[in-house]
Parts: sequence; C-alpha cells; structure tokens
Amino acid sequence: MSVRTRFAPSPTGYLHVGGARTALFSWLQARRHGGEFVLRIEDTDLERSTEAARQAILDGMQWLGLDYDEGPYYQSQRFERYRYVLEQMLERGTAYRCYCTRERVDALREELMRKGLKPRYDGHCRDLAAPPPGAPEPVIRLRNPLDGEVRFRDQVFGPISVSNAELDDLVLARPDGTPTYNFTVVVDDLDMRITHVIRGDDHVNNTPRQINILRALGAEPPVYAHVPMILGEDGAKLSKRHGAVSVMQYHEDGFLPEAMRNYLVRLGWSHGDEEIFDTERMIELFDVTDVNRAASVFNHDKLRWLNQHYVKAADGARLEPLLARQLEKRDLDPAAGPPLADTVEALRERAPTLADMAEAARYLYADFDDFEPQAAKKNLTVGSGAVLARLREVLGSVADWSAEPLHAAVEQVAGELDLRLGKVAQPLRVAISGRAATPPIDVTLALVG
RNA sequence: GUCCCCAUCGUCUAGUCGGCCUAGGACACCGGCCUCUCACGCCGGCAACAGGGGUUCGAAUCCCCUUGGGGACGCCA
Repeated sequence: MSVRTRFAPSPTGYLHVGGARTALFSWLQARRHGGEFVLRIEDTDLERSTEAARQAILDGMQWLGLDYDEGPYYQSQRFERYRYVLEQMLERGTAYRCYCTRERVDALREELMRKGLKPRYDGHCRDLAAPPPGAPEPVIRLRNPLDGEVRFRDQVFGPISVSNAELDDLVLARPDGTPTYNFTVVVDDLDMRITHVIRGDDHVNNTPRQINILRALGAEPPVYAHVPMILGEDGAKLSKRHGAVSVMQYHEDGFLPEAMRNYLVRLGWSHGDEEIFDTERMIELFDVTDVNRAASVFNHDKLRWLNQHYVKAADGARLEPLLARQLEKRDLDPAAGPPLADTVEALRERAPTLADMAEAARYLYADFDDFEPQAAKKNLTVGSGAVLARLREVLGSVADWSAEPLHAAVEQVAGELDLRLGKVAQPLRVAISGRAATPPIDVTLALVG
C-alpha cells in the first residue's frame, strides 16, 4: 500500500513554524516513499475560522514549496458525511445521545478535580431507554469501552498504551449536530485513506480516543507519528512573544524558503553530521521513524546562518527582485542606484538576509547625510582632507569607471603619499558611504558611480 | 490533582542491537590567520551525558527511583 500523509491545519491563524515543520515532515514522508500528500482544512469551528487565515496557510505552504497531491479538502463541506456516520453509530449502539446539561457536566468535572481524580464523564446517559421529558437537544457521545487498554506503536515515541478506564465517552457531535474534532479527524483520515498520521505530540493523548472511534467504526488505525513541539528560546512553547512565528513573516524579513526548509528539517531530525540539506537530499534521507522524541528550541541565529549559506549559493538573478522588494519596503528606489545584479554580487557574502542586504545597500540608492559618528570621527580628520583631495583629482581622471582601474587609482594615491592602503581607502570609504564597513573599496567605488 | 510523554555542550544534534566516547559535528561565543573596512574562508579554543541506585568484565547507551520539563484531561482544533 502506498504511503498517504496529510497536513490538517485549522484556519484560525497564519501558518506558524511549528505547523510548517509538521507539514514538511508529512510532505517529506510522502515524497520519500513515492506516496501522496493531502491537504485538509479543519474548519469545523465556524466561529474561529477565517478566509484570511485559510489563505495565509495556503501562501505559507506555497512559499515553502510544499505541494499537495490532493485537496485542499474542507471539513465544512463534509457535514452530511459526518452526520451519516453518526447515524450509523447511533443505530449500531457504538454512540448514544446524552441529555446531560452543560451545568451538570461542568459540576461533575469540578467535583472530580477537587477529589484529585481525573475529570471524566460518568456515563449518566449511557443506557437511557428514552429521552427524559423536557430534555434539551442532546450531544452524541462515543460508547467508549469500559475496560482493557488501547495500545499503539508510535513511529517516533514507540509503544504507548492507555487504559480505557482513563478515557471517557467523548462528545462526537454538539446539540446543533456539528461534529467535533476527534470525530471528524477519524472520519476524514479514514475516507481519505491516510496511512500515516503525522502531527504534533500534543495529540498523543487524543490518539487512544481516536483509535476507539475507529474501532467503533470497524476500521483499523493508521500508523501514527507524533513529532515533538518547537519551543521558544526560553524553553516555553513557541509563541508570538518569541518574535516571528509566522512562516510568511520570515519571507517578509528576507529569508529564503530553502533556508527555512533546511532549518526546519534539522529540528528534531538529523543525518549524521550533515547540516546542509537541499530538497532532494532531504527527500532521499528523511523518514519519520528517525525523528527525535524531545522538543527542540527554535534558534534564530542558526536560521540566519543557513540563510546566508543559501544567499551565497543562490542564483543571483533570483535574488534581484527580492532585494528590490526589500529596498522598496524602505522607501528606496531600486532604479536610483547601481544595477541590482551588481549590488547583489557585492553584498551577498555579507548579508545573512535580503533585509540585511537592503540595509547594507542604503547609501547606494539614496543620498545620505548620516555618517556613522564613530567612523567619521576616526577617518574624516583634518589630516585625511589632503588625501581625499588628491583622491578626487586622480579618480576624476579615471576613464573606465570599473573596479580594476579604480583599484589602481587608489593604490596610486597611496603610493604617492607614501601611505598604507588602509590610510587611504578607509577615509574614502567613509566619505562615499558614510560607514566603516562596505565591500572592497574598488567595488564600492564602482557601485557608487 | 490524574494520565501520557521527554531528558547529551547556551542551542540544534551525532552517539547503529553496551566496549572504537579521555563523548563527535554545527550555530553562538572567544582567540588567530587572510586583509583597505566588513564579511566570506581557514585554523584553534571554551563548553554536555540532570541526580541517585542497580544489571554487567564494561553504560551516555539497559532497568528502577528522584528531580526537572512538556502535553492532555473541552459541547477548541
């Protein structure tokens, strides 16, 4: 049987890095085994689901290059199907109607908690022959087995078992008939013939419940693989306060998708000492069974390092429009300076991200009057006035305004004045760029024009 | 509280069924080389098996306990 995996986000926000990594792992597992990857949008919560979020997730997937073979399917369009399955379960007695009020259930939960017990539904309506008079619209609950235990072999965590006594009769559908998460997941994974369910490990506790639903449906469970969470630098669950968590924010910040993919795949997975994985390489080597069990901390510095690696390696032409966009975001006109191709070549080795590159290129695309104080103080001294004056004369006579003759010109001045190259180049650098760090002086001169 | 799960350098990790580990690589950090600055590159350094018991000739690797962390316990997903 071929491998079929899925990514099933709920459209209640942007695609965050944790979800993106789960998606990447699922995608990789399918690609590695020549299987299919399906995308399903879990939008049963009509209240919280938004069109903007749906689009944001799709954009994120596309940017990362995670293409899907089927979907996107929408749970909101499958309500009749869920309804049908529910009816069947009711008929077969694997599910039942529960007329308990919310108040009763809440009170029960509180009481059990207070007694130091695990809050579980007590099965009050489990064997009701008929609805009590004046009862509200019922919820539908699963008739969970009373004893025995559920075991499954997780592809990353290994064998996990939970006693049925720990589980209760979970709600499958609300009074208005809308299905709940644990139920729709099971029906969908079944209908979509998913063979490998790869998801965050916050779902391991849901798995035994889902297996019981599956059994009630007379079906066999798929293979489960729960991947550990991604934490923030402080060890707490990654969230907005840790900085950017939206994948598309990284796009905005000048990161390359291949860098993000490479970074994400190494979070919880590795192959010996290898650090650099292009898409082909990860498809060739990845397997969920090799994923680690411990959560990992998102490290921004390493992402930047990888991004710089890919910026250096990328085809320059691809970087040009990305740099242009970053310049525009800074109100700089890409046409007001040297050709983008030249800027990219000069700066790619010293820019971890395209955003850094745009910052480093500022003086090339707009006039500046803000000299770095330190640099100006150190280099634009009374003594350097003569040097700069002489440079102006010599450079003024350079016919071919390109790196080589410019380099010769600067060296000539240094020779004439019997100064080390640094004594000439550095004041010049500050004079034309306003800063102490730029590409080699000849390249910088050529760029400035 | 109750269940489930996790635990190697600051961080990501290697560590094939216990011996090749005086624990390897990468990021970050610190030094040096290169050099007109910055960066790249190269060389070197700092730095970890959470603690305690077992099992064994031998344990980072197996077992138990402790501690610490996470997750779940919803008519959210």
